[in-house]
Amino acid sequence: MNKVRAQSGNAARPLGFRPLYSQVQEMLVERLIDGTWPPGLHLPSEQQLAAELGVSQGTVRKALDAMAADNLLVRRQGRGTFVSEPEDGRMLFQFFKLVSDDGRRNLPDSSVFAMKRRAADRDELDILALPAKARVWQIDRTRELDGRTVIIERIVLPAARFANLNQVDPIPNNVYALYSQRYGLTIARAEEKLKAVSATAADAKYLDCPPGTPLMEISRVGFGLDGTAVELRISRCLTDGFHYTVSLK
Amino acid sequence: MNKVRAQSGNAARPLGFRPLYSQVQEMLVERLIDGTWPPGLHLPSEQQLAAELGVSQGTVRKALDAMAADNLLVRRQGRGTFVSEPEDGRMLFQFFKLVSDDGRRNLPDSSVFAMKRRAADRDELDILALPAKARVWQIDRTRELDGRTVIIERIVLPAARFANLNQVDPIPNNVYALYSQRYGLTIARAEEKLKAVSATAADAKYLDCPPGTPLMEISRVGFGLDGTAVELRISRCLTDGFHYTVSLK
DNA sequence: CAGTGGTCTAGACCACGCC
DNA sequence: GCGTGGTCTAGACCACTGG
Repeated sequence: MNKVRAQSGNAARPLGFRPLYSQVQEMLVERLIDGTWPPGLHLPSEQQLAAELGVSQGTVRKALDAMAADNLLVRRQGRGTFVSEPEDGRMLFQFFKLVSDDGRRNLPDSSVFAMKRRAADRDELDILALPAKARVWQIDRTRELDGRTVIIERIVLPAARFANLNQVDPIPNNVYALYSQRYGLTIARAEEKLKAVSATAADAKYLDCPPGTPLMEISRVGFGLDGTAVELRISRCLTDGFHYTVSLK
Repeated sequence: MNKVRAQSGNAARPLGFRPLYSQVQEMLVERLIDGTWPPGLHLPSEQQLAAELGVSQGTVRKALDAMAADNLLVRRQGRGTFVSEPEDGRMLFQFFKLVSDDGRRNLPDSSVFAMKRRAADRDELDILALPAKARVWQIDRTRELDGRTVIIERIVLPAARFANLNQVDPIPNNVYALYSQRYGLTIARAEEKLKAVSATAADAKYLDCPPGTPLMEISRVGFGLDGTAVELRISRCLTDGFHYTVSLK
């Protein structure tokens, strides 16, 4: 039931051709977006999905493999296919690229020191694709690695998508788990822009460094499963003893 | 001829199992390493390779797809499969992540201001996996974007793998094309470590900025097709008007 | 039109995890 | 032993490119 075949039975129309597995993938991602398949779910076997969708197992497999490559699913031979959870150890470092110079990877602890609801500024309206006069939450926090405060960051969220965020106390360290569990929003992808900047007086106070110390400023935009921008985050980081790591291939 | 079947005909031995397509991929990568398939080559069709290797077309396809995903090959429907060339526009930005704040991507021009052959220091011996007392080439150059000098960088290469490098004059802007054409070395992958640092007096002179200006320091190790470290590069970059861009997924 | 990679199918068998 | 995903095969057909 619910067959996919948008192509079959039509006269030849090479224009706008779209592979079946791609259509299947879109349908399955929709189930993640609308919450039909929540994080952690053990999904039906390939054979069952193939039967349900009226396509071959190979086609379902190609869609599932692509979603697994995007870290939306986790496949485990002998067990099954599962919806990724933001608490998974693997996921935690997917978006956190700061590493100790000696190679140890640790997630930093966080302390929120300010939070408020306010009108979005022009850049924020633009980046988050919000309507004029939209309001946002602003969360300011510091983060510690190895007992030392090395990051000061500001998170900006559209108030419309994060109702009653002020009732969440405390704001957890892993905010992506919060977005997922409380608001059903999964951060699937992010873009970061890195610059070297000087510590302001405020930075210097929180990071316990002289004003003017070089900091790495990381501006991140996080995108949801549907491709819309969900979170804007600006982090300013000390990088003595730590570095930002990138793999190019 | 030249069949692959390392598995077939053996008694069951689940330990050390290795998929056929993976063995095929290894054999094909070897042809890139040893120069049998040089950059730009139009390689045999999937059917021909399948026949040659004694496997099915689907197995060859999986190996070729994996190599294309690693940017070692370029596949074009209707035309064929080609060995990637470092001159390709796509390849040029694979390893260059600095972008104008307005989104324009340009490759910088380069000016070499110093070059010498010397003994490698301890870190270099370690990173490049060189024997004790190995010698290296050191190339110092500046790079310009939009007519402004924004990068000062040092490239360190094992002298043993880059014979007579001093006879190359001038050192071209795209050194990866030089490595490929003159030495048959393809940079297939790189790891970068980013830090925020202060401009030294020397940096300040070349970059025309005050000493102490925050710079982004990028330490890159480039790896060849065989997985060995080929190049060490340290770039120090101004980031006003430019940023380093990263996509996380 | 011929040749190539891309899609889709159907089925067999294998490695793995769990009971 | 059973169910899962993973591999491998064989073959049909489609979309794209170039001559």
